[in-house]
Amino acid sequence: MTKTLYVGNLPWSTTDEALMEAFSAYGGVVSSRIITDRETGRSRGFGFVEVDDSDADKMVSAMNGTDFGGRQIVVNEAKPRQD
DNA sequence: GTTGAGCGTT
Repeated sequence: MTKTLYVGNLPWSTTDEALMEAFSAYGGVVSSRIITDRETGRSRGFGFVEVDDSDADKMVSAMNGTDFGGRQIVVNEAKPRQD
């Protein structure tokens, strides 16, 4: 099973692979994605990381508030977009 | 060449 993590306060230049690398250090990352503006294509400054269910809680407490690209990121369990 | 609270597409 997997859980989706919300990651906010990211630098504009953050990529999805950068997120995956950062989070994979504390658990198994299934996939990661930076949310980009649909119209402009630019980063919105936040993204989502799908991680293993058993590691999700650790990765949140381990990555939340930590420095990432010069900014302290916000990590939280994402709201279920669809059941 | 910008911006900074907030939860994403097939």
